[in-house]
Amino acid sequence: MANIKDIARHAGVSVATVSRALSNPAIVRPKTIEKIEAAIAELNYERNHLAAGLRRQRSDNVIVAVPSIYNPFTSAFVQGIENVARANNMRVLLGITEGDVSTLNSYISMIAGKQADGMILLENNLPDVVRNPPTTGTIPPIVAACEYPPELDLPRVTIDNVEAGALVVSHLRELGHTRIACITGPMAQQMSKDRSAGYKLGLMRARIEFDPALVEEGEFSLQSGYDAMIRLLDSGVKFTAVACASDETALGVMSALQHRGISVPGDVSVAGFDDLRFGAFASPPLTTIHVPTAEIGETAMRLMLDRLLQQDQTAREVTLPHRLIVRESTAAPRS
Amino acid sequence: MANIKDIARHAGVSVATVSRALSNPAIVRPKTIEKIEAAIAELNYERNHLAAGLRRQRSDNVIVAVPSIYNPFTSAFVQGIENVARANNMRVLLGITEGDVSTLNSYISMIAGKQADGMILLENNLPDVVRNPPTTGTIPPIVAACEYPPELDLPRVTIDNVEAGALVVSHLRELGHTRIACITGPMAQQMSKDRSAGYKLGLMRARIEFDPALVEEGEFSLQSGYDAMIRLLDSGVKFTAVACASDETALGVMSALQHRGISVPGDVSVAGFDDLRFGAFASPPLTTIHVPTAEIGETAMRLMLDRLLQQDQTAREVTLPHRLIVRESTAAPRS
DNA sequence: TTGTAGGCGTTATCAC
DNA sequence: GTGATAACGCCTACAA
Repeated sequence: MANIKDIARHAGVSVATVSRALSNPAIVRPKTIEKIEAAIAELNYERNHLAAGLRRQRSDNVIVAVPSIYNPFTSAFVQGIENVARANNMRVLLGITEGDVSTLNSYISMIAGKQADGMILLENNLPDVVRNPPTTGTIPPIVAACEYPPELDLPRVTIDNVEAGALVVSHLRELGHTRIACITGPMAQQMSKDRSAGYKLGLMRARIEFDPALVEEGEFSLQSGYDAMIRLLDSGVKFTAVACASDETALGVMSALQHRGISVPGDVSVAGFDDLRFGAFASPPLTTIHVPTAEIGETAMRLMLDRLLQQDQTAREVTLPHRLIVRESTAAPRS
Repeated sequence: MANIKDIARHAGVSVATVSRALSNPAIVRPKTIEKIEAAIAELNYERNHLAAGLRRQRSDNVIVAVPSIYNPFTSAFVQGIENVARANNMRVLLGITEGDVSTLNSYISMIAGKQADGMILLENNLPDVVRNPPTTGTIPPIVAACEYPPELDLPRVTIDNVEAGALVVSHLRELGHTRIACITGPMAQQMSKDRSAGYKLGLMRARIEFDPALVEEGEFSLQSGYDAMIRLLDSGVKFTAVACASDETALGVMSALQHRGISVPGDVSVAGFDDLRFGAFASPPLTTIHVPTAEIGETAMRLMLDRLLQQDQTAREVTLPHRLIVRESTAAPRS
């Protein structure tokens, strides 16, 4: 494999000039550039990223930490990150944690090891460096793309999960529902807490009293939505609508209802959250909150670039807009 | 940031010993290791991967090329790769191509640039190096995880899409169907060709004559499945079952049928392909072919490791088993 | 078992 | 504008 020295020799210039031609062509004479380009083409030269990185102390990689990539929500988010990264000559390193904090910590140490320049988090866990920042030394570039305990001030990008949750309830209330159940996400996660808080806020605004019997905890998954609905039905409590913490949950809920011969939205209205494309093609098509997943990823990556390139240390927080999408899974209750 | 020299000084040994303790502890005295570990802990040392990589001429990254990661099929596959990579101290670099060959080629050149050690392909496109191998020089480590023109002999891992396609038809035939429609994937892709070939093979075995009017081309997506079914219905052709090239297609098809008031499986049976988890929770739950997506990814990564570590140059081909999963979207036709 | 020293390929700092 | 050269931090013969 040809290296920069070979190119220099071949083009009759110094290595320094070749390096400049590569990274800052503006400051080298066009004729020289031509010679160099010819040599590069002829010798099939490719710049060694490892050597350049060693010298510059940058890897041009961002590591993206997610518990799993096997769900459309996460993967849309990652795709958004990749788009912006690619456009800025950076690469995305996949860091799947499976919810394990020590795995997450090991990914963080890759930053000190120069395998990555920073980390974007879409995680319920937090790396130790964030919780207990080292007294000495600096904390590595981290951008959060999800809900976090408000006391931590990472640069972050989210949507207003509380307002969005309330919006769902207000929609159901307008249709005439007053017995509105809720299937939450795992309450250990901040996002679930926020969406549930939105549910309660919505009830309050609608002057409906909160009834704990109407709430079941799920895990954002199809199966957990299914199971939670079965529990709710078996408990005998009465309701005419269900607000779900995610579209997957809602799809599982609808499946359970249909298995029990309960019609949606005839007997029970169902609303989701996330706007997965599978929701639009469910039967009936799912009413949901649209979350700009890919844009969240794109914005997170831009925040990372800011942090990396300009020493823009101000912890910025971006809140992206959500919106209600009304489809056929919600309707007025039977009178 | 402390480097290996600092550790050596601190532990009272040479850098060579530290390096050995790090990469091959077996050949250094336990007591020495202790001292070194103490120094590492105290100085908070993290080995510089860039420098190590430069020296070893390896990045420990694999680049995974996919057209998009925004679908459960691809993402399960990537997750499988990441699992095995992580267990072997390698990292996954995401290479999203959006179907663009020049993007794919640019990812390939990252291998020469030492940003990645090899590439795993889940793509309908092929990089130029594969089509026209350079007369001089070697072709980079590539493993294919999808269907390819048979004349190319890359290491690859797949399932038998032809037999799987035939299996669906045989299932429908056993239920009593003879008018079986087919929504294919984009016929430019080898995988679509194979699954369609399976459909025809199945018909042949069942002694059903092939009728081109029963075939519509889709794109593996929900919307394309929906559209294809609408076209089929509007064409007026009669059928009692549909074999779809993917679960997404099938879900789109079911949505179209239900919008037209056609009951599944009462009036028309629908079968998918891939076994996405959304299929199991559809209404009715989708009959499909289970594809071991994550295992395909895992196997592909193992093949890559073989190629990278041992100079195992024999182009191996692995075919993983598929199986039919019968759920409620297929049933005997109305007599 | 451990130490010495050269080199991996690039970029950045000086000179000119 | 261009050239010479010293790092960047590590690994691995080779020597001891």
